[in-house]
Amino acid sequence: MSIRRENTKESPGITATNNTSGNVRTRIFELGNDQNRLLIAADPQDRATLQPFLEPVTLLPGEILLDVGQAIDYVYFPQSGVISLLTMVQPGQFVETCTIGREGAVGLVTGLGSGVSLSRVVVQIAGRALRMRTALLQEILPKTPSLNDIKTRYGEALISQVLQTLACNTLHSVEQRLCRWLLICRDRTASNTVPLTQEALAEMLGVQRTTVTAAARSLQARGFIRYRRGVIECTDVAGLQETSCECYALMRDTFARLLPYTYEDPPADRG
Amino acid sequence: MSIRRENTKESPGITATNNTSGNVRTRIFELGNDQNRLLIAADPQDRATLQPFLEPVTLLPGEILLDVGQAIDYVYFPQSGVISLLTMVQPGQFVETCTIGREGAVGLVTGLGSGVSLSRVVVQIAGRALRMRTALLQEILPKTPSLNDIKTRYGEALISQVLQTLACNTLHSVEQRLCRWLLICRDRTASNTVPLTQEALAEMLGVQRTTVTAAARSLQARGFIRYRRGVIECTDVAGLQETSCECYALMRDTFARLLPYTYEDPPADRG
DNA sequence: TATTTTGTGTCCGATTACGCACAGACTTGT
DNA sequence: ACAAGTCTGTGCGTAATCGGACACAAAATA
Repeated sequence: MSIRRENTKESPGITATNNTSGNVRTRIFELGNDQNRLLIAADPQDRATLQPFLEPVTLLPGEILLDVGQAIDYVYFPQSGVISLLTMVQPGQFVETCTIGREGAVGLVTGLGSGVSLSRVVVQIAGRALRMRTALLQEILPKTPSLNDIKTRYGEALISQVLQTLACNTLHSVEQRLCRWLLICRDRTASNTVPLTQEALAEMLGVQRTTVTAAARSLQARGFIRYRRGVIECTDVAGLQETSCECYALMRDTFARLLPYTYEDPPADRG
Repeated sequence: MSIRRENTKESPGITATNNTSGNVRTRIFELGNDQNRLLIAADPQDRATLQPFLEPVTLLPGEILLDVGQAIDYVYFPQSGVISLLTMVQPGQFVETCTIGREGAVGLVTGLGSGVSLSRVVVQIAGRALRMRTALLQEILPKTPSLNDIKTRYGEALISQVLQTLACNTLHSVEQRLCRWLLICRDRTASNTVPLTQEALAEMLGVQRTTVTAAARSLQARGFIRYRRGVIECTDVAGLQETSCECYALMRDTFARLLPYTYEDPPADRG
């Protein structure tokens, strides 16, 4: 569960064909140019105001940043990696309601309301984040208009994402939803490599593991993905987009409309 | 589509057993004691500030109060009836993401953000509402702290409801979800009579009409509901609660926690 | 290296829901 | 009273997914 990514040595990669794949986990800790898009979008002045209070932290996969009913002490601004918001149905049973990466933040919206988390917040893919005390941010926000504006718009983007996920989960097949998830994850991480087990994906999608396996097999047979133990690699993004439902495009569009410049196009192919 | 409820005469009711059933549609226009819970929960002073700007309107079933991408000109505070938020998946295909009645408001949260609706907002069950220009409310809110506080907490309650609905739609059977819907609707209207067609319910739940029919039949066979053309009557609430998933209880609890006094218990039996 | 843990492949029957079609019954409007 | 429109009952084949089991392979651990 609590794998120490710092000690993780270079992953083997898929084959020589993809010479940089599999490095994501380590790259995170080597390069410093991953940045949180919300912070980037703020005025340099406002960003400077926050700077001294932002504390860099490492996001370890499986780590529970926050649980249902817990006080939201920190707001997290991911710089890399992927975080899931999970809603509890029964003790032990969860469904992913939202995927958050460097384009967003955790606790920025609900954290400033009642201050109690409605969801379980779990790190899915290792990364780094800047965090800040919620109370502090609440004090500072009125003095940083650009950030306050971003907060409002991000809140709306978040709701929009949840609404679309709701519709998607209600109407679309597991295969479509899996494609959507992979595409979103790819956007979040700017990488075609998704270091997740099918079991983890099944939990997030709220379906059986065997159903994910079947879908993954089918996608691989069509050449859209390639996978091995614990890693899925997107090899044909266009194919994934066609197989996915419109929900992916709708989610992207809404996000781009509400928060332009924060959701950049991922590279066509970068391990 | 646009039925004039004012002209609707007394519905026949189911049998003599339930002497007040079927009156809901007319009762709405006869009695004036239906009130919006959010407004009630506000300070009398703040409520008085709003009063002159609140305009009473009639909610006609099928009426589209707001559509995707439309500017949110008004905030609606329902006093009776039921309103649905629907998310579009394809042109013409929608799923209900949220059910709103007198315990809430339309446009209060997203209306004050970008001002553009993310959902289609449709009247499901006839009723009345007070509405107010969004821009005006935005001006007044800072001067009415109790209302501003309610707005924040209602926003969170709304998100919570959507998250739970997402999980529920993802994991639970149509029968369970139908029960949940009926129970929520019952809370919203304080009535055991749900004046909706199975077709309308199917659309909201995002399933086939025949599937709803099958579920309704089964529930009726067990004595939990009784239905005729266009009307479902809850006859055994305890049975419905047992058949429903935990989501209903979770949703109620969260709402009660965030907005105490606004979500009162519905009567055990009142047509 | 050996052992344990974890992830995947695969099979199976059972169940749920889809998708479509059509008949019949109830309302509404004329 | 009649016609048109709408809602519900029902049947039936098909597809998707569940839910559980077990074998096997790969990785982590000792």
